[in-house]
Amino acid sequence: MSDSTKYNPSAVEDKWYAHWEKSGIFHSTPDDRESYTILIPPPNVTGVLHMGHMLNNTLQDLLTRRARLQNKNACWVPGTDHASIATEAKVVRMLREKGIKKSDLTREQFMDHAWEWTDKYGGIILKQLRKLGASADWERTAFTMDETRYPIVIKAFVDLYNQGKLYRKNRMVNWDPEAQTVLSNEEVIYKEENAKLYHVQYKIDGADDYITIATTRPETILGDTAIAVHPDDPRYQKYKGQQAIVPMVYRTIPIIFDEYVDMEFGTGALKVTPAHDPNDYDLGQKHNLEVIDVLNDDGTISEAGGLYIGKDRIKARKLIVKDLEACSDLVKVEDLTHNVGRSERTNCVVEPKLSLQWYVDMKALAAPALDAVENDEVRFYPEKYKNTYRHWMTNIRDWCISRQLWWGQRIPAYYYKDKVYVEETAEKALAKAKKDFPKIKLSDLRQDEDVLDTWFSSWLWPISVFDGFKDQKELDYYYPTSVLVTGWDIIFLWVARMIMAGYEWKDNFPFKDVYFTGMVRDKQRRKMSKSLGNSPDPLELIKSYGADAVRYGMLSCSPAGGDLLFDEKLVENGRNFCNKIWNAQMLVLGWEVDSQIKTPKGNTLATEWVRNAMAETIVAVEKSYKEYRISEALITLYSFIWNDFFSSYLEMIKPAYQKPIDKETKAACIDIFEEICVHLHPFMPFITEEIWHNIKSRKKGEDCIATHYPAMKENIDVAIVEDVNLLRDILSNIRDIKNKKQVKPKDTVELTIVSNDEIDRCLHREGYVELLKKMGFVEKLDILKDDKDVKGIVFISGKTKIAVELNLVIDKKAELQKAREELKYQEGFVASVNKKLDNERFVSNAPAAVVDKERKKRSDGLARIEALKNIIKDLETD
RNA sequence: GGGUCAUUAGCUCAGUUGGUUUAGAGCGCUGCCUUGACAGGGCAGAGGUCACUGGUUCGAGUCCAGUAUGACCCA
Repeated sequence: MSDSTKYNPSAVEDKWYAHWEKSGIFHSTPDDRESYTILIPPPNVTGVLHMGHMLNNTLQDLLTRRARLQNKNACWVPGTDHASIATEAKVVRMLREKGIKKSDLTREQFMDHAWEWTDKYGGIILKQLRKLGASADWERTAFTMDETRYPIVIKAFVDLYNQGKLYRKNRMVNWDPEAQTVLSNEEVIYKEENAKLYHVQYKIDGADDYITIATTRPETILGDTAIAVHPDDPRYQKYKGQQAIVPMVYRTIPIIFDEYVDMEFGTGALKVTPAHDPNDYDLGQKHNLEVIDVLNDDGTISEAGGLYIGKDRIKARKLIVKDLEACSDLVKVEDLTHNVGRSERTNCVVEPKLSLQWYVDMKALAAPALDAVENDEVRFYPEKYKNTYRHWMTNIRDWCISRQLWWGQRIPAYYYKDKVYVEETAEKALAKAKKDFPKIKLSDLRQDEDVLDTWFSSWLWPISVFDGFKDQKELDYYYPTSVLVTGWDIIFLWVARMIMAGYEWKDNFPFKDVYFTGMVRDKQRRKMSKSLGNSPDPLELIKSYGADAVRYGMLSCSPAGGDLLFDEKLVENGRNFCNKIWNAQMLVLGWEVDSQIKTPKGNTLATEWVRNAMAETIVAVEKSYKEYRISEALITLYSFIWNDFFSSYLEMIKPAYQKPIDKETKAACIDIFEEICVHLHPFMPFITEEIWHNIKSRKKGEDCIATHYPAMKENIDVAIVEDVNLLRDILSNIRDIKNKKQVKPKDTVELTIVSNDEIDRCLHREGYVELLKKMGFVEKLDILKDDKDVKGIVFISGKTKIAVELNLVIDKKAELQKAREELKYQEGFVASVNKKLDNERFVSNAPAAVVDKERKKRSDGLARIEALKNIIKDLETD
């Protein structure tokens, strides 16, 4: 029984989700309405739902539901990407557990395993999204590797190649030795790490002298082909034209002079390993140095290294340090913190390495994409990310798109002798090759072994989800999409590239707005991560609090772009809010209607007030939505619902215990409650759907999710809101006085009001006095023309002087002190207003409305001062 | 090293082109309230020279410059 006052979300949520899905409301087909389209940032097919997804997808669902309520054709397309590195790693691991080595499989066999794995485990996340209420168009679920998407990616590659926007080149790349593939610059994460700086001496050839260099990677000594010093460095002038001998391997290398060298760092002498450092590579090119690659693809030392062959580079480092020490070439070791690049996917230390890869020439692609954001064709929320974007776009580097993996779209480049043919199919490539080599057969062509970067499929997402290279009808209707909701961390990896692809293939932007969400962190500002164990499982949260509560918790603290400090407390607030709504519903539904009762004037006034207060609220909420201030919109609604509708309005119209209510008021109250459900629906879809159905009987298909926003109220009565707010302030004061004097809240009081224009206007409203008496437990109300006979404890509300008679002895000393403090404050206030009004330039320069406002502030303030002075006088003379 | 952003109540944050009664919310805190829709509740209260220093302006939390501290991005 004690649970009857608690809202139970689990029963409600599953019921409504099944109902919605069955009703087909999630599915969109083009029609003559305005389209509102959101594409999910496709999560990894290997992924499981975490708090970041929860936030991101709740926002997308909210916007989708809102668009539906606005009678737009809302379409939220869900899907996943194939995450080549992560998925391939998982499949390889699974195979290893079964005792199968990848190298023992053919490419086709491996792909079969990978698809099997994907079919079995992939897409769990899409099922999980349903728990949070995601109203996505599941019939459109897309995957970057599926039959529709695969050929689109291939076509894009061929297209760019034919336009000369692709090239293949041997250059220094970021190599992930664990995944054994190249990575693009954006996939390498640099972080400060503690390391050692080893000072090693190299003997000068033919002299009894040494030159000492400093390095963090002593294992690369095996690949050294020079020592470089600054031409102006006085310490090393004497080595001009000399040669040094590499320790351990005894190779003779030149000492070169180049301004690139930083004299301040280490010893000012730099060992040069052109195969394993981008800057060294450039130096090598410039000075015509030998390139010795001492690393294998798996990060072990190669034959060319000469020593420690087959040992992992990390291990080799330890060994060489020991050996250098043994032959006294290790001069000293210092502690050092420096930036270390790690693979975004495998977290393994990335090795710079020379390698032949495919690149996209980004210069031409970037230009229209930069313009689009600069001139607000594509709008960023928050706007500050424009700066980040501009910086990257103007310093853009070519995009390495080949990956040494199997799980992904295989590069459609076919080689024969020194020629390459890029075509969508082997047959087409053959046809082309025949022009050069008439006798060539299909089996002579060798297709590129590599696959394309996953982002090379994701950047086509806005086009590929609608099969946009074929079906122009769907694309024309849904493209450009309305808004992209994503994290700022993939602004370069994904957002920028989608904009480029949009202009490349559609000559238009892919989305109008980009809403960047913040990073979800814990209370201590730590990033949520599995290893820290500080990330709650969203599904567990939903289980214990309900999806609406979790949605509330996420949304109420999610300023765009800023970090979001997640605290379970917020979810608790959401749950409490649900509970409050639930109980309010029980209260209202419990009222019996007696159609004989004439509508009390106080009820009419209360209803009129709350309608106007709600209209003001909705104006504010709409404004917040426009700027994607989602948490603000929610808080505004929340505080109206709780403070105005529940706490004030329901109390105003509430009939006495076990007494019935009049018909008109109850009907009005239900109507307002219904409107509240509609406005709250995008935030908390389940409970609003439930209540929508509980408060009125509905026909089939008449659901909250499928209704439309009521028309905005046209003429908002601002005066009624002000007047009733004054009433509420008076009530607050009365309660405060009772509270302080230890009088029970429901004990009746006598009230004296000193009349003025402000309060007169209110008191003349029908129902005002009635409400005042009911809510304030006012037994007797006197309205005086002046304040000569005021008795009791006096307070000022607005500018009106009011006294509460409690038949108690008044503590004059305390009252005096209170009044004097208040007087001091009011005098300060008026003084600050006077400062403005006394300034002639203010009066002449400021807009008339502002000056009038200041004048009203002054006259109200003066009225309060006057009243307070009288109060003080009375207290002193009594 | 280059850049971006932040600094407002004990905590987390709003404060929307400078003017809403000398700053708002939620949480936390304090006091009171249990037959009444709701203790996952109600009523009320305390708490801030808006990081610092200058400047622009009739008027600055809001604009500008500098300083300090912090966060992030790029190299």
